[in-house]
Amino acid sequence: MAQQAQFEELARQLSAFGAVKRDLGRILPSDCPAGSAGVLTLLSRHGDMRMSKLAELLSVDMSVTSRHVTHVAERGWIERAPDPADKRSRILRLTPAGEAKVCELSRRSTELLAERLSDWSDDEVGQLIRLMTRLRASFGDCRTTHSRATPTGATAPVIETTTRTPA
Amino acid sequence: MAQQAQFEELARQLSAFGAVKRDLGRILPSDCPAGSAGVLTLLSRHGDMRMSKLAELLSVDMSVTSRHVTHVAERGWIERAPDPADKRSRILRLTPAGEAKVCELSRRSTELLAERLSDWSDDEVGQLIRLMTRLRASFGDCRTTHSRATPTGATAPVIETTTRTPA
DNA sequence: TATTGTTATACTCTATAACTATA
DNA sequence: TATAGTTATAGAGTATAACAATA
Repeated sequence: MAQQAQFEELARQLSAFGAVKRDLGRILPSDCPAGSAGVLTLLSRHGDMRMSKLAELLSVDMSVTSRHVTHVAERGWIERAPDPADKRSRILRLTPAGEAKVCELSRRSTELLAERLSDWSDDEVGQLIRLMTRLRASFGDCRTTHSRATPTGATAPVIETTTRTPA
Repeated sequence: MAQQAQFEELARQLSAFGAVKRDLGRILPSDCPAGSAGVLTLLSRHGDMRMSKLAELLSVDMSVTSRHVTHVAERGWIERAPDPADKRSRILRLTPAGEAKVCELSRRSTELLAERLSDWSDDEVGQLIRLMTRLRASFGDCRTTHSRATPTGATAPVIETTTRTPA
């Protein structure tokens, strides 16, 4: 358990961290804002999925996800195929053009980070990634569904507060 | 120098980090959004300062700073005193009500972090703070003015790209 | 009746540019 | 002519709520 002064400092760092995100956003293609880039990157990493799953990975409301998805679909970077198992759902899938876009995005962000972090060691970058991942987990675990089947078939009784507008 | 796969992962973490910031933003008082909270916190930490200095600390354009400052001034949390040394400038100063607001903000964010990071060690939180600070520096150093006098009186010849709208 | 996804609306944050008043 | 600060405008991101289609 850390101390109060540390939490205040951490809150300050989180508040100021937007500047880094904005810098990273400035290198994006003009037709692919951050929201669209997030959609493409996650589809590339995790493969085809439904809207609800994507909204969960993005940690935003599904209404927001829907807009981002519409944007990238209009540009031909993804396809929305009907889900044979549930006619309400749609399966999102990267098109070849979308995959190309993902490569471009990856190249741009990697170049910027390689330039900015040229004096960072491999280990330091790894440490930061590890701690950021853990911080996200510490926040996300209290609202993301964790009702995944265990090896015994039991499910964790976690209250599910999805990324859904309360109806 | 880190590897390409690490940079891709770091870019993903940065992209997803907005969720943590949003969680932190949800605990703010309804009359004090994140922009206002940033102004108050920085004034509390660094003491009285001018608009331009505040904009630099916030890493946003001065036009943005001006709006946030107007918001907190209208609520009586800061005062804008004329600068005797330069009639164009104004000195920003926290009022007692502003100091009280800072305490409330600090209390709220500290409580949330203490709850979410209850299983983090003191050292881990310190590590995260250190690495986030360094990452911000690695990004900010290429646009913040560093023309500070050295012990010998010389100044670093760094191109100054301030937080100013190009006129 | 509950869930998946869409759309309309409103709010916050940001940058750009034009404007003022001083320097 | 240049700088400090303000304001107007536009764009992106998000949440809430109402809605349609399906389970």
